[in-house]
Amino acid sequence: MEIPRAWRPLRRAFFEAPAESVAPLLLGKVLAHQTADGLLAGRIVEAEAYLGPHNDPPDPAAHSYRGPTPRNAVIFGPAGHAYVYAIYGRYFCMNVSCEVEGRAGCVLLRALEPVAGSERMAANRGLGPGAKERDLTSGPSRLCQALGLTRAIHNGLDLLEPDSPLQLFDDGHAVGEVLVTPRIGIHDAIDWPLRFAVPGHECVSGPKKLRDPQSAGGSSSIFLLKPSG
DNA sequence: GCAGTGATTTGCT
DNA sequence: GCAAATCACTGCG
Repeated sequence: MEIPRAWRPLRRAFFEAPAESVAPLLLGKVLAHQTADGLLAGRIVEAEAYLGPHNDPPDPAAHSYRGPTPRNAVIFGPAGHAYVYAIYGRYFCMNVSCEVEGRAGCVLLRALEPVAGSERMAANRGLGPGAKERDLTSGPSRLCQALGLTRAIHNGLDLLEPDSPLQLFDDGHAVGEVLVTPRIGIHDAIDWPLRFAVPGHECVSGPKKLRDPQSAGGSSSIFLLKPSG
């Protein structure tokens, strides 16, 4: 499968904004990896914002918290680039840089709904062709494994450059209400409502109360955001 | 279904 | 030297 003509590239200005504004808008957009063997693509159904040190208060869970280093340089660079880092020795996670060059901020892609190449995603994940979509791309490192994303090859790529093997598109799919919750897997700023997901979607990661608003109980840091506009 | 735990690289202090 | 934006496997209820 090739990139359909109807898929429109996102604009740089879309990402030149605070990560907490960009993250919910990324839901429904398509991440596409063009490989020699064909297209691997998935719709973003879960994302987390990480804020730069300019934010008040600064975000202690962000890799940019202590200022620029060689590792996090991409987050301080221009918007719309891929920040891929290794974690726990065996996995990768992928972010999209936000804000203008010189200011940090990024969005961690946490889950996708497979759109193209799901059989190869299953193979990349070490699963059979009948694997459930949830087992392919539900989790930040699972989606990197499914799409074959690594730090060595993909860190720093411009996601808005037409020749890039890794790009982001708007295919016209509309997302309704957005589930907002605290972020997952961090130990600082655990109450900040910076995780955004499609409510009840099968491919969203995490425990049920962080996937389905009906299961969230009365927690004040878990709520539904109405569609804007 | 849930909690506990091991694997194992990287970058920063 | 250590902590990390994780995952999969195990054992148990």
